[in-house]
Amino acid sequence: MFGAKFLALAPDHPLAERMAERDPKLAAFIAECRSRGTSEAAIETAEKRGYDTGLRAQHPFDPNWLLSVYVANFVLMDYGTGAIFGCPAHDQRDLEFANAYGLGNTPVICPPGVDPATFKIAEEAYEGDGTLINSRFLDGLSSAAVKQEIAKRLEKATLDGRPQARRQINFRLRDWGISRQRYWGCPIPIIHCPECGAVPVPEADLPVELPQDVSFDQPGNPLARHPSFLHVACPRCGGAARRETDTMDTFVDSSWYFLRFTDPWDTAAPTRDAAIRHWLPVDQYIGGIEHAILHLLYSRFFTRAMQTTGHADSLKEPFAGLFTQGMVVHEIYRNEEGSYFLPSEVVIETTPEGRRAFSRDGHRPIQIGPHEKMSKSKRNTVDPDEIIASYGADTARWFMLSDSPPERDVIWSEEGVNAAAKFVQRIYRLVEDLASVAAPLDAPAPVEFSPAAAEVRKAAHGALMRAEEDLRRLRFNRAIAQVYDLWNKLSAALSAVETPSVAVDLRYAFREAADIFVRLFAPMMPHLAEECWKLLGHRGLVAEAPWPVAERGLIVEDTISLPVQVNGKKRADLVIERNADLVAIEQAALALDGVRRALDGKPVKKVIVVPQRIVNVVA
RNA sequence: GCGGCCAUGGCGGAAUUGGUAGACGCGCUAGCUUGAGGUGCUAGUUGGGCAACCAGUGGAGGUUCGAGUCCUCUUGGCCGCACCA
Repeated sequence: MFGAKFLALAPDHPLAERMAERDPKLAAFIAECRSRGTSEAAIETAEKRGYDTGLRAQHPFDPNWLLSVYVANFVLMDYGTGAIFGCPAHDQRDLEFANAYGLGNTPVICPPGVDPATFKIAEEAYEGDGTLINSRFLDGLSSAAVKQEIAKRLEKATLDGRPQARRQINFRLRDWGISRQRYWGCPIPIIHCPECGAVPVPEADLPVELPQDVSFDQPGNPLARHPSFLHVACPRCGGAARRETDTMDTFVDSSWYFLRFTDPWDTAAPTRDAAIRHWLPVDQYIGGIEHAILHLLYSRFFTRAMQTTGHADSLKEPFAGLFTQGMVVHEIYRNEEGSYFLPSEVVIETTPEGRRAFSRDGHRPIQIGPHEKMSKSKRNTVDPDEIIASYGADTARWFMLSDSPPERDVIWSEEGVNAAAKFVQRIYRLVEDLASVAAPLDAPAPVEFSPAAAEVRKAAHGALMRAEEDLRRLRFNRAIAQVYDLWNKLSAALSAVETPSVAVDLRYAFREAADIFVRLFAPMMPHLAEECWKLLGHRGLVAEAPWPVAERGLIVEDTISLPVQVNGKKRADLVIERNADLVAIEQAALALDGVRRALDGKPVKKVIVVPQRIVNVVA
């Protein structure tokens, strides 16, 4: 309050505009501020600049203290009153401004533990808390308390018969103009009548639907050229009127459609609280990065607003979880002249030295550029229809899910999708082989399993357990790694089989494992999975089959392998009973060759045993 | 400028949340197989010695028995932003 050196108005401030009418230099300054814009790039480089209007303002606590009123480029009209009380010692922007115009500064908040007598501000404002100094009757108050004190005093003081100040909470919300001059969007149900003004469309006539017979052959909004949509009778006086042709920003619809979807058949009201209570909030919202900022903000705003209007009483937040997925990106191909080439027009050659690209027609060299979001202008696109035609939807989906975690961009590559296609073939062959040795569907479970059969069961149930966890956490690339892993293990187990006579227990294990295997990849490759399901003798759809239940007991082993470190470096593995006590583990670890070699006769200070995890010998 | 996220083999990426770094895949190398065309199989694949071992997760420190993971500083990249007084 007593550190003030100037007042500043936003360039758009009504007072500034009024003064500009009589002051061409001020008008020019305002015009320049506007042309610079307020983008962050402009802000970052913009110096603090101002124009002294010549106007003087009285200090609220001292009628004899006059402050110069500037118009300044760093004051925002949209926030608060569009005018600031400049205190250079304690605000960096004010300080930069004051230093630029030689206005000086007076420190009024002294940081804790600093001597007020020597406290000076030069290039860096002090924006923290502290104790008031140089502030007359406010001296000694804390910076938190002084705000209350100032507000209290100014609320009591009067100016022109009104309180000189009042407390106000400013919300950092901006206005949102929702109208768009476009066809695509919900019509705004208003009719403009020359006599009655803007008249709402009567409820009986709602909803206003967009006409289907529009043409886009001219620029501009086709609704404004559509006679039967445009010309209507005024609902109030019946005279000739015009329908509003602006439509709503599509963000309006996307902000609350999920509320409407809980009860879409209700014609009496937009929402019903019982339905909202049952369905919402949305468990998991998945969208691209473009949804992560604005859509989320608007949806939350709508939810709050609809709570206030009684349309979503029980709902505090719209989404319980938000997941932002990555994009599909592709390399960019250009020749020396700079022309872009489609991936399908390029041949890639891979050698130990690296990858090189050539044009498909003429074999001329092509530069391989960085991976970017697919765009028509850079021609780094692949046609989904062609992919589906040549590889199938399952292969395309499998490749996209397997290559990257879903929140990251996935690099589309011919090699990658080819590898996925090969795996589709390998899956089919493996399932064929499994079907030939698997027990019948209704075969009873054997009482005992041989080590080989137990190994197969362990592989299947282990993969199932891990994949379940991965799917639950949306880590599809890891779930897919489990499928590859199980393929490897089942393939190895099959090649170890003496075909003519497969034991009953092993047949049972293969049946169980094959059924689990198919269901593991069914979410990502549903078509292939149905084919394989049939191959395994099932009648119904795998999509309708229950998810298998993992038997956790199967993957617990009696003996485990513990890594043994000496001074934090791994030296050996200890194979020991799972339930071995700490003393036994310690003794066995110290007896290992690798450990003794690493110790080299040094005395052991301590042995740290983390059960089921690791042993560390400290020497 | 402020705030957030990230950095691991030739590549995409794993790492049980402080406990064996490099799962799984791609690519590459070698061998076998196939030879009517998007092959298949086996082995190898962080670097150095090619065995014991040493070094290693952008860089420099620190905490810890133990650090890719935690802390400090630093470099580079990506993202968001509304000078909010």
